[in-house]
Amino acid sequence: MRANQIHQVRIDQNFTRKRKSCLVCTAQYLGLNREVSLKELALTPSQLKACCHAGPALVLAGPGAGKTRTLLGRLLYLLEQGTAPEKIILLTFTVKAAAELKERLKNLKIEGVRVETFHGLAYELLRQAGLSPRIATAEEQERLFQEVLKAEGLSPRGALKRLERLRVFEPESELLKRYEKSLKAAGLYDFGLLLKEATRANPLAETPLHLLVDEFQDLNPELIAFLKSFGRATFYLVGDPAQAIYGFRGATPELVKGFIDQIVGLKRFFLEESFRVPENILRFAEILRDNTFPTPALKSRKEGGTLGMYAFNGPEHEAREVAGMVTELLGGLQLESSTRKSLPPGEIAVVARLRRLLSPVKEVLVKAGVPVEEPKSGEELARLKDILSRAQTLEEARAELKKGRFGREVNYLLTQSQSLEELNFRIELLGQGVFFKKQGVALLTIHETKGLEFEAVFLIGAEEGLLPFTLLSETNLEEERRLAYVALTRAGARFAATFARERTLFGRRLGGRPSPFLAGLKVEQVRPRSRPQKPRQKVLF
DNA sequence: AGTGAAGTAATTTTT
DNA sequence: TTACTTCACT
Repeated sequence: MRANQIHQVRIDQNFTRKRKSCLVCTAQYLGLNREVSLKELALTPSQLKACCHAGPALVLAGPGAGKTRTLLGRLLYLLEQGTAPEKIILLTFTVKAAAELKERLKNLKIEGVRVETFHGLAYELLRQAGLSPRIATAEEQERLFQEVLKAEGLSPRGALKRLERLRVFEPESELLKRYEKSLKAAGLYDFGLLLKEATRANPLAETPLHLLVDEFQDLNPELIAFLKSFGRATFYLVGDPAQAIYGFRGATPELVKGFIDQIVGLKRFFLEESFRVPENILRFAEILRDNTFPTPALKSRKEGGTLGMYAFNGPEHEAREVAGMVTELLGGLQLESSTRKSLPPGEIAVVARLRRLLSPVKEVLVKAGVPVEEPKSGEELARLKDILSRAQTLEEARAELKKGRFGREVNYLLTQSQSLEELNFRIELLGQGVFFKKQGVALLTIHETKGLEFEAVFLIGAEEGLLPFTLLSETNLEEERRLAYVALTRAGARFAATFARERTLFGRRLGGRPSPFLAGLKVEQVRPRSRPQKPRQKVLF
C-alpha cells in the first residue's frame, strides 16, 4: 500500500525533477536498485517533502508520523547532494534513541555520520580540547553542593533538588558558580558543567555542519546555548511541541519557539499522518493538542480504536480491576480467548502521572503471575557497572560486555568509545530506562512513555488533582494537558482511563472526579465485585 | 549525646 | 499522611 503511494508521488506533477533525482541518487548511494530503496524508506509525500530541503528546516511531526524515518530521509538527501558524511551529526537526547538511529544507519549501509547524544557530543568536544571529563556521582554532587550551602549559612536540606532548580532556572546564580568552582577544583563535571564548558569553547564553532536534531521540543536553555555555539551549523529539527513535557527542566514550547524564530531561513514542514494512533483516539486527543506551533488537524492511517473511562471506589479497587482487564487482554480467560485476539504483555502499559500510583497495580499483577516491567528497576545497570568495574582495558571491557548480552544501547556505547575512560564516562551517563525491553506489562509514568507505543494503554489515577497535578506548587496547566496528550497518543488500539472516587495523597483527599482533560469520555461506574479474587468476565472496553 | 516536639516538603527526570 | 530535619532542653 505504501509502495503504491510512493509510486504516485513519483508521478505527481508537483514533484520536482530535483526531488526525483534525490531519490535516484539515494538509491545509488545505497547500492540498491531504485524500487528497493524506496521500499526501505517508504516515505509518504509529506515525509518526502520534508526530507528534500537543503536549508534549515523544522519538521513538526505528530505522534507516530514517521519522525525518525524522515530524519533518515533527510540524511540520505544530504549525502546525495554531496555533503561529506563527517559534516553531518545526528543529535538525540537519549542513548536509546542514538543507538536506534545508529543501527538504522548501519542497515542503510551509511558510514561516517556521527550519531551522538547532546552530552556525548559535549564530551567529544571537550576531549578534542584536550580535557578528560569525569562525571561526579550523585553523592559527590550532593556533598559538594551541601558544602557550598553550609558555607553560606544555608540548610543543606534537599541539596540535589535545589541544585537542579538552580541549574535550570538560575544558571547565573552565585551559589551555582561556587559549586561549579568546587567541581572543577575536584577535577569533576556534572551534566550542566559539561554542556557549559563545551558551549564556551566549542572547537566546531566555525565548522560548517549539518546538525539533525531529534525531539527538538525538549530543548532547554542550556541545550539551546550549546546548539547556538555551532556558529555555522544548518539545523534540521524534528519533533512535536505538543509532546513537550519537560517544562520543569526548562523545556517549554514557548522557549523553543523563541529559539526557532531566530533561525534565519527556516522552513517548516508538517507530517500530518499518524501510523500509530487510530482514528477514534486521535480525534479525541486532538482536543488536547498544544497549539503553540499551529498545525492543521492530524489524520489517522488506522481505523477504529476504543476509549473508555472507569470509576472505582478507591486505589485498591482500581488496582484490582485494572489488573483484571490486563489479564483479560492477555488472554487469561479461556471463555472468549478463541474469538478475541490476545495481546502479548509487552503490548500493554499501565501508566500514571505519579509513580507511586503504580505500586498497587503492580502488586496485584505480580500476585497473578503476570510478567511486569519497569524501567526504573536499576538491576541491569548495576550488573553492567559491575562488569565494567572489573575490566582493566577497553578490549577486556568490550569482550566482557558482549558476553553480558546488554543489547543495542551498550553496543552503541562500545562503538562510540575510544578508550576505557570514555566508556566509563558514557556508562556513567547511562540512565536506567535504556534497559526497558517491552517484555512484560509496562508500569510507567506518563513521562516514561514518551516515544513508546502500546496496543493497550491504561491511564490510572486520571482524576482531579492528579491530572492536571495540582497538589503541590503551582500547576502549569498547558504542560499537564500535553501530558494527557502524550498518554493518549501512546495507544495503538485501546485507551482506558481510570479514577478513584476516594484517594488520599500527601495527607489530602482528592475530589474523586474524573480528569477535566478527559471530561469528554463517558464514565462507566464499576462496582466492587463480591468475590474479588475471581477475574472479571465482562469485556470492559 | 539523646529525646521529643515542632516544622517541612512531598511530582515529573532523557543526560 | 509520611519521612525527614531542626531545635530546645535534659
